[in-house]
Amino acid sequence: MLDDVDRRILRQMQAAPELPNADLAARCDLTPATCWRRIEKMQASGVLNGQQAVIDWQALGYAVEVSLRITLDKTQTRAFDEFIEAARKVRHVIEIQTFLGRVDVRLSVIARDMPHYQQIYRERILTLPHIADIEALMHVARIKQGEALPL
Amino acid sequence: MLDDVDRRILRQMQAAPELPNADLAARCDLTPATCWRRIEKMQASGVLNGQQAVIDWQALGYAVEVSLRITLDKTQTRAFDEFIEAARKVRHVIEIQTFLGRVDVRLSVIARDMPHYQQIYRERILTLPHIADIEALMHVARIKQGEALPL
DNA sequence: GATGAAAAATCTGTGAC
DNA sequence: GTCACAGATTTTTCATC
Repeated sequence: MLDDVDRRILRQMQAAPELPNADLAARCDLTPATCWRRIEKMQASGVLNGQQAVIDWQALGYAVEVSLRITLDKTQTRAFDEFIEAARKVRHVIEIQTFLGRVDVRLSVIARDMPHYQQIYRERILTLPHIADIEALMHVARIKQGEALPL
Repeated sequence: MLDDVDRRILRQMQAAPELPNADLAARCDLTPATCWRRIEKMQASGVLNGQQAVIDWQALGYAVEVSLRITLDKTQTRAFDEFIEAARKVRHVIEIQTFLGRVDVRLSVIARDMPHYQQIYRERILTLPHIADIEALMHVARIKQGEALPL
């Protein structure tokens, strides 16, 4: 379903995402047309989901990032869905992951500074439905994020 | 440092990252040239760090994702740096975050299936230096990731 | 069914206003 | 901030393997 040529393209796209198609093709030892067609096929099959703008929160003035691990009160059937739905709407929640096990959900929350974070936490997070337990970790740095991957 | 026009551009870039500059400008009620210059300025100031290709691991055949919380043995001064440096080199580690508090590091690891994960865990993760404690959570879904942000 | 070459349509980035 | 243009790039088409 995915051959070596495709893998080569993906690898190069990760290494240099903004490269024009012609240059990308050159690095993969392909002609621009072939390279382009491969990319289209991968997009059609869902392996590639386009590009995403990388925004630096720190430079934008968001100095604080906190990772919250949340356990839900699952005595109510719809607890999970209701919580996720509500959490999605909180603008300062930039990441939601769900898990199997003792912890149900992890949220990443950004804020301008600590007072701002406290405000978001009290008004936006603690008011989310069905929370049984929360544990917070203050974020220091994001060292690696989707760069070099096993291809 | 960043006015409403810039915010509007960033918001649109997140909503539709692949849009040509001209269309992006139209959605922000700007002329293409103005929009372009704003983007350049934001790139220069470090707010915008280009684009990143979004690859779907599941479609690529990586069915398993595990989140590992690691506490380090900090009795040795260089423990932290040595651990991070070693972890960066592991290809199946797709994310590394560091924290302030009881837990030091969080890693996201992907694998083709559970046997493959077990192999990576034993050979690539447990062999990392200075680990005092590990806790693993099996990932179910990534529901939100850098889409709608507070701008 | 996939490739390569080349032409047509489109976009970017610059310079003048 | 706007307008227009030259150069570069993407995307199609067509012949080929």
